[in-house]
Amino acid sequence: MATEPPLPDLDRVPAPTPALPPTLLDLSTFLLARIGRTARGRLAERLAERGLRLWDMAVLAALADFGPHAQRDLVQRLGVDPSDMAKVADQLAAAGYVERTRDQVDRRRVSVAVTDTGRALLAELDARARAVQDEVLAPLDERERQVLQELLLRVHQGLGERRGSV
Amino acid sequence: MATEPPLPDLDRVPAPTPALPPTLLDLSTFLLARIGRTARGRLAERLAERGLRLWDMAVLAALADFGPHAQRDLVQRLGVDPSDMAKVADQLAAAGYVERTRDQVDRRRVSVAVTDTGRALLAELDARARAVQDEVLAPLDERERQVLQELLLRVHQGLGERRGSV
DNA sequence: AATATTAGTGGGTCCGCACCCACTGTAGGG
DNA sequence: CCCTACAGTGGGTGCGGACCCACTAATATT
Repeated sequence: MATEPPLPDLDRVPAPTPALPPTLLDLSTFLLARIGRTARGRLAERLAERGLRLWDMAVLAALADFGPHAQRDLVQRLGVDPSDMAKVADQLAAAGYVERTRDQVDRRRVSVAVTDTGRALLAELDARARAVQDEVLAPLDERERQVLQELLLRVHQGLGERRGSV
Repeated sequence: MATEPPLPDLDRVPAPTPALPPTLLDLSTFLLARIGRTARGRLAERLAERGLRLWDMAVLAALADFGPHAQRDLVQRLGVDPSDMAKVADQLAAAGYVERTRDQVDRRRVSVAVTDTGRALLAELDARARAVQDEVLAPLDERERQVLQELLLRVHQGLGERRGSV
């Protein structure tokens, strides 16, 4: 594609493929931030196609993995603001992906459970997430992906997560 | 501090250390997003202590690594909006970290160059970034960090970055 | 019974990031 | 000389995420 020879115009600096500064690329921190943001963005895109956000998936996953939760416990597990959780649960319930029932022993509590539709949805979302993953991790072979996953997991466990987010 | 014995309340679900759903933890995408966000956040914090943002560092790094740029080239290299770049350059110039001079051949262009103060600042910012890195990658030993860095770099190169950000 | 505490909800705010448009000055091509 | 194209700037918008407060209903405490 390069129709013209290099021809270094002396003091024209970047030109063909403007690369990022090595000072940044040397920082794993930076790469993590950047890649993470991309991953998050693409995932969010894919979920948005179904009218959902990352939290919706997180909540469904928590319910599917651990069974019904009092909303309060979901809040704690996922580290979200109670108020925001209420809203998410609200939407999910409206769409029929979860069921909310008043706890009969403590009627303040709302127990949230995933429905069959919800489970099916989660499966689909998971598939989408894996599609994104294939896209992002394209340069790595299967072995390398496993290594990466393992390292990331260890790093993640070491994080004393201060605040929420998913 | 636990004054009472375990006493498994039967259908009380999470309790002690509310873990995240495996469905999510199995996704490298998810881990990347989460860790990346944390890394970014902590880095931003550290830079904020000096009144700077990530972009400021990115610009300084680009200038230090590749020499003076026309602002236009910085925009292209870092994938930022021209308008936003103008603002960043403005602040950096006001603080004396970069120098802006009208290009004499094409007086539309503004050439941006890092000053000595700017270089010194960058060194300090880099140190801060590495401190954050040590914090985040604490669970990994030196070998593993290198592996991670290498994998991340490959992944990053494979990203067909659509839009800006740093 | 009176009071404090807890679960959930419904508003609304603040902030950062990406993005866009209208405008000025300069350059280049007919 | 005129008109188009381009570099840079200033101002402003839209969105999403985190956060917060005031309030109700129910429960626990004394």
